[in-house]
Amino acid sequence: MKKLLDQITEEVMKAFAASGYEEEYGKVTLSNRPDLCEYQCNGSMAAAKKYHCAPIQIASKVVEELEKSAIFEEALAVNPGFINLKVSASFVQSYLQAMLQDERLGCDKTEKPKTMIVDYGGPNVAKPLHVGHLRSAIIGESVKRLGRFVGHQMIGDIHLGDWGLQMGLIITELKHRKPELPYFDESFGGEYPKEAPFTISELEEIYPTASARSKEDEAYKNEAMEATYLVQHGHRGYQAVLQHILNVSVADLKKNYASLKVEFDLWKGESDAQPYIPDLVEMLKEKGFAYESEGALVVDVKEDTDTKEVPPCMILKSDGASLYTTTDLATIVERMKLYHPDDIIYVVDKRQEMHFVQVFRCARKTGLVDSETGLKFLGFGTMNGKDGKPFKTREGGVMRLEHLIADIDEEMYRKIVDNSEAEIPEEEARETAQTVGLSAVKYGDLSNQASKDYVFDVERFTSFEGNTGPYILYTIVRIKSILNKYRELGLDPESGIIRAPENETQKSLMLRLARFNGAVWNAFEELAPHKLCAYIYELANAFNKFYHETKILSEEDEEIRSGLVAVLVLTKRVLETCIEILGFEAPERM
RNA sequence: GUGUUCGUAGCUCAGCUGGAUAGAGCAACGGCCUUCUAAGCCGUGGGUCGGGGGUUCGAAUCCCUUCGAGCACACCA
Repeated sequence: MKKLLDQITEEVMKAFAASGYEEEYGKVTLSNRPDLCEYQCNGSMAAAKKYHCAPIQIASKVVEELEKSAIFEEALAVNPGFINLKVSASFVQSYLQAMLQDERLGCDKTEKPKTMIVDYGGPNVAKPLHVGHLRSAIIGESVKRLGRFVGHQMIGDIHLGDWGLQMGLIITELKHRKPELPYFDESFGGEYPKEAPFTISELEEIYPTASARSKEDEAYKNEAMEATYLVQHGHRGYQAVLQHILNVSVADLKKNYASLKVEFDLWKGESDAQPYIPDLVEMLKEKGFAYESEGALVVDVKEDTDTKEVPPCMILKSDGASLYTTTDLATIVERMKLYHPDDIIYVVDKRQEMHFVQVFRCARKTGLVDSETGLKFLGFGTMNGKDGKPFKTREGGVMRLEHLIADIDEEMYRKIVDNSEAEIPEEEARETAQTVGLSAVKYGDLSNQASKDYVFDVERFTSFEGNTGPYILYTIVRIKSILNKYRELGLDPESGIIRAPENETQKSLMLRLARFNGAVWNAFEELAPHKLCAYIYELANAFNKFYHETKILSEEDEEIRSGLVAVLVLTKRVLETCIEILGFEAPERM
């Protein structure tokens, strides 16, 4: 379905053309004066310059044309040259009825589906998820779902941090603790055990211990570096340990991400890119992109338009080892080869922007991607505590994600038990607490612009008032409750037909519903989930006002009542579709 | 130092491809539940849009400048 705004714009453009002006001036926007009109066109003011006459004259002439249109109930020319528009009731009615009958609620899929890889998550193996991983997961998941909803093929890749010294450290520590294991027996030729020699909690303890020790113990550190080298160069026993580390860690990560409703299509890691490095380096040298500088191998990525010095992109360190940049470039090679993406979207901490500028430029310059391939950096800001500084536990340590979620759920559970009118069984209350808690965390994050730092205030998020996830859920739950009662009367909520709005409150709700497709597309095109949040908040507000003013079940006229129910059904579907895109869901009651 | 992002109500944030009276939420205060979930609705108070210039009929929005904050600046990831 064509967007409401586009239909209106088209109509106004026609009117400009019919009045003898260029139609580009007919661009319509949402009104910023809702007391005066629903939509507005400011084009007459711009056109006045070109046509050398008073804007109000142009506006008046265009309005004469607009008055012939069935779309508008009112079109006014106002000084100095605004065109104020009100949409006709019947137009809104038929638009919503079409939405109601459409499975996709009037939101068309793209005509040119692309393949896009979303690189998000980025946890390190053998380390627990902490709050720093939260934003990437939440934003990335929602971008992926947004793209999928508008019809693109979205591939979510977790991009594990599974390469480097950390692996050597773990292997070394394990060797010290359990030297008798076959992995450390160089003469062992049989099959290694299938069972991992550690649990996830042991693993999570081993790594920090080893890391701390390596900082004090030079010999230990060398041992770890040796182990790192060996595991990366085919040591059989060490690779078996590495596989165990990965398996145990990934199983735990899957569990944790599942509780966040975050799902990855690919569980690739930095290690998967390593096989592509030798050829990549060879190619860079051969084609003359890479040269030696201060002992390291680098590629220049400066551009004339730079306002500052952009350091060259380093491919190999002076000791010949590869780096973060190398791995990222190799990952691009791998992705192009295996998935041929049209776009790769990196959902990463914004502090890494310079690094990605280098990687992107290098990839483009050296032909790893062609000019058509989009490399997009979606940098997000830091999640701060109430004090405005990076989020920490009360003791000042890094907050584990599990603990943060558990705190929120606990607080939520308390609220549900306190607030609920009905007696909710313990089990359901716990489950609902999780559902609502997740909405609080996700909406709290997504409703802010991704690129900005934001304050994660547990108290505010758990107070559940105002512009919050729980407010949205509460709105949906209210609708569900009415619909259930309606069904109890033996009636089918799905059979209603949308009626024309009877008052301003109804119309305002209906106009907001009609903006659904626009809101989704806008959020996707700008990779801005917060715009979808703003939309559903407005929609929920409009609904709650309507809810308060309109008695639905007690409406005596059956036709009117079923028409109102149809609006409820549509509102519910729109809200549910939006929160599904944002990555959370609503309970049955709360 | 260079670059970059940002500075909007007491607090947390929208708005920024220029438009009419700068919007929400929280906090404060005042109303509204014998009737579909009051986690709601309605209302009141609260703003030199960091400061100063400029462009424009018109600037929170664009340009310059200045102050303040965060972040990044090749052998970590």
